[in-house]
Amino acid sequence: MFDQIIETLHQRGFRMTPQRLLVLQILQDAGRHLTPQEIFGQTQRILPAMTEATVYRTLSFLTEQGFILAAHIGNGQLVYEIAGHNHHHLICRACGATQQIDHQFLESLYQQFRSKTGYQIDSLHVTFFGLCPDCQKN
Amino acid sequence: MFDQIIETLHQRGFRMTPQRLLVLQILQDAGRHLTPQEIFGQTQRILPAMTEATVYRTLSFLTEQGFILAAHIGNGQLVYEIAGHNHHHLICRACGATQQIDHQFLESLYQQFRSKTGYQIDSLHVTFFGLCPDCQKN
DNA sequence: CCTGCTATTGCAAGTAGTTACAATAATGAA
DNA sequence: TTCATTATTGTAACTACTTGCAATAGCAGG
Repeated sequence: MFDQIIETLHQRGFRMTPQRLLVLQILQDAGRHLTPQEIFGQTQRILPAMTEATVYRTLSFLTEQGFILAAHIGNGQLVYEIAGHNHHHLICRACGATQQIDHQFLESLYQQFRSKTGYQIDSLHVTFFGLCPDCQKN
Repeated sequence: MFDQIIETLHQRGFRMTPQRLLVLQILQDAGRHLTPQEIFGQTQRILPAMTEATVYRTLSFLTEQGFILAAHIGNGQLVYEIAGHNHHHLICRACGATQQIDHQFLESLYQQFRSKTGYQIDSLHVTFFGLCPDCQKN
């Protein structure tokens, strides 16, 4: 299932462990973004000995390696999901409604950004906050 | 100094306290964004009895009321600054270099965003992460 | 200038996330 | 398959931030 990831890890001098595999499987099965707490909760059914510290370290590690994506949501908490979906979120700060953002559209905006500032903006997974059309009527 | 803020607070049914005034003064004097820890440290010289809990509650409160702005920076920590500056940050995730972003430019981008999705993006204070020109040469 | 209402504070305990360190175990080589 | 190396884990203590609650103190009204 994650043979490609395992091979990439080894090439980079890192190891695959039951804990890392489990976190990947949980995120894969969920098919949506999860909080560290949700992930920790799920690990306990399979690997009861696994600790929260390991969950956090594993999530940081897998994010650095590019296998999963981290995104800020609402309160400032981080959520994680399997990389490769490449979609973005637009969250209404009033009602909480979320909408997916077209990747192509965002890319075109960032291209303008780059030509102006020289910076290449991270666009793997971005979350915007604003007011949705309904809530603008207040 | 903060007469306008005090009056607005009273109109909304809230109170001005030495603690809130102190936090406002610290942010005003600093002229840059500060972390909750930095702010707490400064309060101790003036109001030693003031607690961290009060600092955090005060920062949340003043942000809700629109008198100060909160921004995510680097690690996911929040920093705060007096509202009204209306500038934005662009942070290189590799070397940490920061650059100010022209508000007008950002507005024009968000205008495109709005016409596409209908959402009005929050733009009071935004922080972008990416790679600066130098670090792109890796 | 008092007085009462209640927003706000300090306190202390709780939650989320991080980190140093010694023990463990995944991997490459013999 | 066995062994040595060292990346990774669990433990426990620590930092950042939050929250319930009783005591305090702004401030509107008399």
